[in-house]
Amino acid sequence: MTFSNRPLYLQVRDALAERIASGGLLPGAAIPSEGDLAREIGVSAGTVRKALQMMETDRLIVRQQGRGTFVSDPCSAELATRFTMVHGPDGERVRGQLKSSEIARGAAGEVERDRLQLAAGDDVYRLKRVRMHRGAPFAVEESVLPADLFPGLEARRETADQIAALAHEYGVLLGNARERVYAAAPPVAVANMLGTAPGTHVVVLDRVLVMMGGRRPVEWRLAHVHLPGGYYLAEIR
Amino acid sequence: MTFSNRPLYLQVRDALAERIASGGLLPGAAIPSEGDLAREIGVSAGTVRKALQMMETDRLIVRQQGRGTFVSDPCSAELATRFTMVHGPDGERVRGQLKSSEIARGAAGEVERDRLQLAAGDDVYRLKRVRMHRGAPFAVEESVLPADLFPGLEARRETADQIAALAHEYGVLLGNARERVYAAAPPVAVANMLGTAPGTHVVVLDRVLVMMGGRRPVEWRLAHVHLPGGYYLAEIR
DNA sequence: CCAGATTTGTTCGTATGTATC
DNA sequence: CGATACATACGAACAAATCTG
Repeated sequence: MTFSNRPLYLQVRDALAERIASGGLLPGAAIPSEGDLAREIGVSAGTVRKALQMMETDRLIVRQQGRGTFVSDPCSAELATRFTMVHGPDGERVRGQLKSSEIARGAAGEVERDRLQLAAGDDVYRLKRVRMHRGAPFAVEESVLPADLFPGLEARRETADQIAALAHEYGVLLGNARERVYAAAPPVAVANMLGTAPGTHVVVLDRVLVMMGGRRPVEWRLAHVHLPGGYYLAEIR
Repeated sequence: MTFSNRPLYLQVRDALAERIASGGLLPGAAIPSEGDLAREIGVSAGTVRKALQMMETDRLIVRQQGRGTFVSDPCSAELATRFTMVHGPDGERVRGQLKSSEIARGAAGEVERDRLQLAAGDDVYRLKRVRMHRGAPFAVEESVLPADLFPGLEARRETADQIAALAHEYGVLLGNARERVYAAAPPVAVANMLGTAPGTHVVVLDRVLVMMGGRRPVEWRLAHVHLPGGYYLAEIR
């Protein structure tokens, strides 16, 4: 019997989360019932229940009385737009459509090492994107990912505009994010892409996304947004 | 026996929350142990436990293994700055010190009725404030409160700069907040108070604070912030 | 529409572990 | 060291929602 001082319900949660991350349990799949899981794993139903409740608050699964427990789809509209807090004048979330995308690999710079908690010499992938809304570019952003979490990313630039889809492909479970919001004059290159007059201020979004559990940063994104009448909506709990 | 279809643990939570809101349980006071509560109320220890866990996630109480359960102090530094997301260039929260304060009562306008979910004819209190940071004004804000929640507010303008303290005095438990963040040129009067050059953009914070449970808005605040090098920090869960 | 099976939600009770005083 | 309090774990029973035949 393997010795471990960690609470049983945490071990159960981690085991199930690992099966979801690795693709053993696909999005939409039904998880065995509490009773079945308890018998399989060899713990009580209450322990399984607590593990499942934690996984539900982490948005890893969805539970419905009378139906069952199901694996959440991280690429669903609800979860994929979870970190998109930019809203248009009408109050609707603005995600935009991808216009262009570039990808490059290189050694992490000073700010990148700070934001992503990397060591000197670590590599990152840099993804540059321009997002369109109602026919006009409204956001220019650079997304930086630790190279070791996304090996061989150059090959697949098609899904590279959705961090949720990307993370799911690589078996990375997304946790929370912290985003700095401020106004500033953008670099000239960015201003040109956005079509703003020189000196015009835009909203800068400096966001770090961490893995579930909060241990490791997954993505650092620096976005310049120009959306007249729009706003950033923060929810404070 | 009183009929109710609501789950027991919700009834227990509400009963305890009411005792805290009404001042029957003061900040810092120790709550009876799970076992004692269970006996007093006449439910099982597990039901009490679930109620207490919910109250802890609502930040109403703090639990410590081996010590006990204690009523949180809503005016403590941690809880009073919970909704203050403005950070200075050094990364520290900037709350500032109150410079001036005005209070007036009147009928709610259109925007105020929208934000505070009031009906035509309802009254509000309007509090105008200027906040100082390092000797200079950095924020001009107007805080609007439903008059029926804060009867006789004119009399006590001393604590009027801390919504947490105010709510506690009136037995209002604070829940969550939603804040719109955007950049705009401030009104001339505001620009004069902030000392910004004409045309300079500032960050506008449009925040609605709701009661615990999410039913009713407690405060609408519109703040104009000018803090070079600072930023708004949003946490996305 | 109903009856029965399944699954999660709620409630109860007990025992043991662990941190604090 | 003992007493106290919360944390973990187990097991059981019933309620409520859902699906199927």
